[in-house]
Amino acid sequence: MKNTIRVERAIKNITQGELADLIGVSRQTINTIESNKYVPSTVLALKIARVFNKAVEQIFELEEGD
Amino acid sequence: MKNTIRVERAIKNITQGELADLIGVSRQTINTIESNKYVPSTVLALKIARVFNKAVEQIFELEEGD
DNA sequence: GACTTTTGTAAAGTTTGTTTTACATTTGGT
DNA sequence: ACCAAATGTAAAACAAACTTTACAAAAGTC
Repeated sequence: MKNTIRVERAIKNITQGELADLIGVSRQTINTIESNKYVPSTVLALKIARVFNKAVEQIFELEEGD
Repeated sequence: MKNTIRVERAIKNITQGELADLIGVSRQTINTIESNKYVPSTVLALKIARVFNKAVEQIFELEEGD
């Protein structure tokens, strides 16, 4: 699965740490999700999408093999 | 977090086992998600939403405390 | 009321997500 | 070049998701 968190952060001009605070997780959680090291839970995906005022599907996209 | 999987299944008239096969997980995974015993990964949420032709937000909704 | 399908539940085990801490690297500003 | 802020990375510990197996309960069919 891929995501556009980095782009959305750039648009909103917030850091990984600020996004982490907004949704109540550690900065490393944001960093590892952004780096596609982990697939976040649906709760996190919903919160992240909400921060950016986008649908989950606009930020997280399935890939071959998912 | 709550979800409307049971309703969507009823509309599509498929069993837990059939949904599980469609998205490639065990029946118990569907059962426990439906019972709100745990929060699925974003990959699962996207796959489930896709089966029902709905947005993730139409099936999974954040609650107080999430 | 027996039979079949579907659903609920539970325990053990494996994998994966998340936190915490800490440090290295990069980037931006001056 | 220096400094500060942001990002990358990594290891250990813990929490949660997911699988497998198995059985009990419920619901639908005849």
